Amino acid sequence: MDPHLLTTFVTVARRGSFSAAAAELGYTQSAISQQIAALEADLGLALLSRRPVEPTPAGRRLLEHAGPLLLRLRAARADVLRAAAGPRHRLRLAATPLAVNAAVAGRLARARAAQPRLDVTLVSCGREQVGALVAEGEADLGLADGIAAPSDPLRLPDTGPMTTVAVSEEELVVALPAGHPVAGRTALRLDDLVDARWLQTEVCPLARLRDLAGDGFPVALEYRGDDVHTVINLVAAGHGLTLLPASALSTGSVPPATRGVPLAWPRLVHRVELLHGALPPGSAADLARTLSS
Amino acid sequence: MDPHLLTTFVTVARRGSFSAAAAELGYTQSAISQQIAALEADLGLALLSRRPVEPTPAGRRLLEHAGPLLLRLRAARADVLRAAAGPRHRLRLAATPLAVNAAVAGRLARARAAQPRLDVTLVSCGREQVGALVAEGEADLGLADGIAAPSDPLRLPDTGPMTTVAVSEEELVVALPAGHPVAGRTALRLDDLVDARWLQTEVCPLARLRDLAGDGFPVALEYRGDDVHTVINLVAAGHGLTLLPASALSTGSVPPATRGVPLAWPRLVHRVELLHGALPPGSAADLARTLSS
DNA sequence: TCGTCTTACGAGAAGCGTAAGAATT
DNA sequence: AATTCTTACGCTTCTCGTAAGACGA
Repeated sequence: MDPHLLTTFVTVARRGSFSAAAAELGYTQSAISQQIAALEADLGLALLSRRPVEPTPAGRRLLEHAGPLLLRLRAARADVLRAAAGPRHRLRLAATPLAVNAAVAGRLARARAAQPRLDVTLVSCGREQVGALVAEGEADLGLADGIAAPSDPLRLPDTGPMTTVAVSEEELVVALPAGHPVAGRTALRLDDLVDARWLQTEVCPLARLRDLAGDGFPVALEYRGDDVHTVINLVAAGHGLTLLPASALSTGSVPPATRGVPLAWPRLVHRVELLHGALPPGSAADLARTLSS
Repeated sequence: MDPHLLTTFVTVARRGSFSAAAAELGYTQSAISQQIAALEADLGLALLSRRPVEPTPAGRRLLEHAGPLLLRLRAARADVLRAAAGPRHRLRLAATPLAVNAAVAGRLARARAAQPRLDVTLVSCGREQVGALVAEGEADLGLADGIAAPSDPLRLPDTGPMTTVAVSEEELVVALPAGHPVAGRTALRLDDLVDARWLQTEVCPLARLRDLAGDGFPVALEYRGDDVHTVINLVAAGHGLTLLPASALSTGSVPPATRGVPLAWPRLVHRVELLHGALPPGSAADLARTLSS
């Protein structure tokens, strides 16, 4: 179970080809073949079927472990090196788009006012990447958003030893086009909308809603991306409904064709969490304190 | 960051000696020395100070990562092998002593009645070990107990991809000797007892209480072990107070010198959780279903 | 027949043990 | 002086690349 071999295995499985993996990793096909053979011999199992190259059931099982395992390995290495390198002057902050709401932006401004010499790079990324970037030390702090019950933590993929602190919780609204039959209501229940047309987005994954409010929630349109403005326009055009934090619909740039109606049941909030590894005392720790205060 | 070298590093750090680690791992001192040198060269950092052999700050940082990392590696290997080996007929159940309460024992009996061919081995172990045993496939199912707020999950150390299901929640009582000033009360608040003498036990770690009810809770006596009967006798003898699930004090074998007074604040319960990895359909999945029903 | 994976073989690197050296107590 | 870690050196093992072979499409 050498990580080296594991990396090769993951690459071969992803590319579906020994030769493609060889090219990607800078080896010859022969070396890849031998590495896979060594891994299979070590476990005593066939991990890949050849022609076509596809993981066997055992291989699929191993793949589920291999990704997080290799991530943690890189994270450990990066963390040790980073801790030894000492504090950086330019902080990197990885954040999902909706995590940077008014409250967070305000606190960030407060921190920068208190520490004028603080340089910050804000990197926008997807929800799964926040944890990985922080774990690997690519980012000093991470901000992730999601939908959760009040005071409940987000269920973020585990990427290693990491501290998560709640930063903000905010009311959720159902975003719908102005002409929608229920657009005039003052509050909505999710179970009244199980048969409505819904957008499948990263902000509001429908699988999450089915967990919380029962089956249903047919997918009208899937949006792969994380631009809030795009989502709002899709809603306005009647492609489907979605949940958004209230503030996302009250920033002025919203087309008048979109309405937001507060969600009365289930009790859900839009939650933002701050992620970080062990922070050396210094500007990163100060910023973390300000952001979570 | 070869896991091989990581294992050596962990062993050297634990034993505080290259030669002792060599003996434990079956290498020569020379090989250990070379392995540590290779790891340090790879990271470009000194991980151990010599004479005496102690981890440097960077080494301590690495140690925090290495243990969980190696555990996950073993767990992944075991999981893949176990999945490929197919279902076992003898199930192994790892459980902390207090996790096997009347409810759990009853459900286990029910499962065995429904499946007469079900062979079960019940292995008693500590709270940290449950997760490790399940992760490594040494146990098919795990039962862990602990103190938590109602409906809150236990904070168990992360040992890999694992499902945890609540099995039972039960009232907590303050166990105290019959002659104790507050033994006659019908309910107690924890903050009235911050200055009392407390036992430090695995069932009721005082650090946990300080988290929940503020500072205080001086350690009168520390008991390293997990025998409930022993704890009860220590309480009866006036060594200190502790929290126990109500049923542990109503099983008949309790010395009459011990009283249990319900805990009124904070709202805490004794919770038992079932841990398991991905279960192949079969007797293990059936048992898990019965235990958590 | 072509593309792709496997196998054979040799060169180089890596890892371990023996044994001698160095440093600390 | 004794203990313990480090270094030097040779041997073995491992791993990779080249090249030829086998297997399917």
